[in-house]
Amino acid sequence: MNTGFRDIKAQIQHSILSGEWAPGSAIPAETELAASWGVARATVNRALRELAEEGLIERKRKSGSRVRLAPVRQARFDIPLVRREIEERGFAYRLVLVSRHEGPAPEWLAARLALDPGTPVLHLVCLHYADGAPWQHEDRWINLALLPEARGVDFAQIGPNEWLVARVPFTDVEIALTATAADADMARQMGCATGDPLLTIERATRWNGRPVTFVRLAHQRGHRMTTRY
Amino acid sequence: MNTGFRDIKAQIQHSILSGEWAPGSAIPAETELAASWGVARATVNRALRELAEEGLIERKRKSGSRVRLAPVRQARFDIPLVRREIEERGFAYRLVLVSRHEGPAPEWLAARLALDPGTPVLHLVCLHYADGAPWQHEDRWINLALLPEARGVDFAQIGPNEWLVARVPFTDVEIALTATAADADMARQMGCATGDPLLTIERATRWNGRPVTFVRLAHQRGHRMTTRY
DNA sequence: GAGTGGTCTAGACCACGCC
DNA sequence: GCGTGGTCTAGACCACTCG
Repeated sequence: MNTGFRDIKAQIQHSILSGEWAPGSAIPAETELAASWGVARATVNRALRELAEEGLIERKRKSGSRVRLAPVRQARFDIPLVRREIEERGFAYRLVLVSRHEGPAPEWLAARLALDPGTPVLHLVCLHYADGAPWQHEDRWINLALLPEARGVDFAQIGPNEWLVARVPFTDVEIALTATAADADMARQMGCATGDPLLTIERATRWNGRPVTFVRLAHQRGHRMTTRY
Repeated sequence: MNTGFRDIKAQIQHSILSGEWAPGSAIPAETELAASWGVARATVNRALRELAEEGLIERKRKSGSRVRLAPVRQARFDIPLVRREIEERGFAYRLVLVSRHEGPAPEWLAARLALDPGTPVLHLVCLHYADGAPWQHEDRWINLALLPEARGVDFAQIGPNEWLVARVPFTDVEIALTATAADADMARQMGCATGDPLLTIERATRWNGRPVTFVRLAHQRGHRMTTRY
């Protein structure tokens, strides 16, 4: 029996899940646990730190660690590049640039991102195909005040997403998942029926507080985002 | 300048995002980095370990650390207890048990969970209200072969989710997010229109490989799951 | 003030995976 | 083999926060 931090973590987890350590109750201090298992405090620390990251316990200085009353369940989803996602599933990827317009940011976008009114933006609509079938609809806005070089890019060749992740750093990202109904335009482009439910990812990206880009990625009906742990 | 592991992590992250360290290129070994910053190797190790967890770099023994070619973007979402979620938003929570049936697992469920045909299951449908408005629709199946004590529980008093997380350990969870259209029953119960797009979480839970429960949580139309980093 | 977690250090041993 | 990351140790100092 090697008593690595994984074993310690597993034992603590078991004590909690089995109900031996009730929700809300205090967990012995790191020094005590270290002594009782005959390991260094750093080892116990790592086990407890990871359990805290996973939402199973809460830690505070002075008052110690406690079992969370309502364990926060978390799920981590990968949000891959569309092209990669499609190719990994063995489909042929094709990108179509549906529209491209330049102009001042519309009011809702300025409000959504806290952009100065009249900021020049680039609006792109793309379709990502998998084996000839529409897979994802990308509705993208790029802040030209921050990224004027986007004007010179041929987004029929490289997806906006791909171009951005390859060359633009960002500091803050805000992601929202929603279910939206396909409107007439969307339905025509995606080859689905008007009103069909589409799993949609909204993402706002900032760099040092300044908005970089805002995008809505609508997936074909029936799409599933999955994860396990 | 304190050169904690956070500073180190930030500096490495900057070197990568700024393009100084190109995707696919090797990162200096931990010992080198530790020497160049004048810190212990453990400090560099923690910085690199976290960057690897976040998907920005890849690490292998002997060959060292490299900048990932295609950085895997991940998003972590909290999946709270409904009651908690509703109460935290300042609404009054109310639970309604819509239906409760016991019987052998239907074919699709047995196939979905790899259950033996004929396994007894408990089927529950609940509605979770926030301030009198339907917030979430819960369609739950519980494996009675594993959890016979569920027969005696009054699920009009405690939500199945709440009861389960409080007393059942599990080892594997599989989560899928989808957008579904409300059927007539769902629309009536949720007070929305038939065909409305609903953000739905599907979750299958196992304990040592044996299926514990399967649930579909459909959120009211317009619901957003959000996160930031 | 005092207890607890947060972090760092210097050194050590090990396991994996190229060569 | 041997270099690299993975982990552990024993000790230390600090920061937060409760009483």
